[in-house]
Amino acid sequence: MRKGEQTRQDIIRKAAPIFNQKGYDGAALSDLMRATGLEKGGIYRHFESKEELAGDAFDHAWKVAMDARFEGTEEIPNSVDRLKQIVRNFRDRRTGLVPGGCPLLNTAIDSDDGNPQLRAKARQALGSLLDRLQSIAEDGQRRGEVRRDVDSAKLATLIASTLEGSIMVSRLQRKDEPRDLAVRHLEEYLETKVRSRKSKAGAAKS
Amino acid sequence: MRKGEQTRQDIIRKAAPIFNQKGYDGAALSDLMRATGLEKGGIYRHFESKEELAGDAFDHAWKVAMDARFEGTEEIPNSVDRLKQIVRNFRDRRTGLVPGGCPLLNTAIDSDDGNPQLRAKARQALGSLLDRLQSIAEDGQRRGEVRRDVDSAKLATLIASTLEGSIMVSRLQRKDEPRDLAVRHLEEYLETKVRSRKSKAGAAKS
DNA sequence: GCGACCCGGGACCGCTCGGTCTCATCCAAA
DNA sequence: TTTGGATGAGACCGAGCGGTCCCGGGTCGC
Repeated sequence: MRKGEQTRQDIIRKAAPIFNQKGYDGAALSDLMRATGLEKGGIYRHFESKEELAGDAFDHAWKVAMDARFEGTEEIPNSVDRLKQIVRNFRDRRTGLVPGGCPLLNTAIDSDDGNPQLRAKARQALGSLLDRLQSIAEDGQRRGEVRRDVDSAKLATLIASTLEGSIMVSRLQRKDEPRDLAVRHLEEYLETKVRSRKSKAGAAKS
Repeated sequence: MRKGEQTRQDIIRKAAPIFNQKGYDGAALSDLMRATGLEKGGIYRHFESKEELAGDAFDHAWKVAMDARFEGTEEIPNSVDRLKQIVRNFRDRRTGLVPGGCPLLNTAIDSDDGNPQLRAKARQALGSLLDRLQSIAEDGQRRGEVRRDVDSAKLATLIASTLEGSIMVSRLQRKDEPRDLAVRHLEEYLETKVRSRKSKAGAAKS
């Protein structure tokens, strides 16, 4: 059982960039064979179908992305500062990510009008992102760091939407500016419309 | 020459939803044959390749989308009000659009790591959207309706990014709320951070 | 060190893909 | 009404697709 599982993980790791870059239809088995260095039989030993592999590859890519985006934010005491750091991580923590751009964005568009399995995974991934953001905001409200008139679910949606949209534009233009712009915009929004006045501001300015 | 051109346009019109929903790889010629009611020979008489057809289909879908988004905005005198109406059109003017979501978003993601022709078209489409938004903002600055500290190019990018991102989220969740949220957010942003104070506000509040 | 079984290679399968070509028909101008 | 080019049907093509299967070899637990 041990060697096999290791190979399985290896396949997932090497297949993830292919699916993320080329999409489900665009990623041919021959591409996956080349990337993994395995023959068809070697791949299909570990996965029932291309779709199962694509699902596992997405899960992997999404986990990597989420880890990067929330890295070093748990220990930030103030909720608004934590949200700001998460937003900044979208811009700054991009090394080690699975190539091809945001897996959520890619898979959402790719599976939007077909492939219900992958669509469900994308939906679930978005849910996990929104939940984490919302929890932080609610936490902040309980502790008086976030204004009481803020709708935490809507805030989470706005943050995710803005960042994902800017990622699309940045990738299409092959420029970082749109992404940086969205980050700065959200930072200002968090500072002026979300942070509670009675909370001491400027606690962690970078 | 006349009948042929009509058929050609018909093929483009009917192929556009297929490409917009399924993506370039996902749209098989058999799909296009079914949608158009033509055999392979009938289609290839009018297009050199699937790629050429996909390009024309994208142009068509984008034109339809742009027309809808800017519909009824040319005659709005105040630039900020015009921008607000364009933003609202993303939410309200969605009938008659090519099914499958925003063609720019779909094609950008679809062609991002391959298919340079389609990618170039998407890039150009984004450029045309940004240019129109930027022109309106610059116009507003010249007329004193838009603050002088506003960077019109950045404003255009922020509007496009935010809306496109919210479209992705809305489509994935199959809910209108994220899109509505982004529209309201941008409306408020335009009102509080873009509109010049000396300009009379509230001219067209709906 | 042996034996069972886990693993991966690679031939093979049927199918559909994008694309070509020929030919009958249609249409429109003279 | 004739006629020639425009038009579209549909058989055909090689390639590549996702997927199956079996067998030899390597890797384990005993």
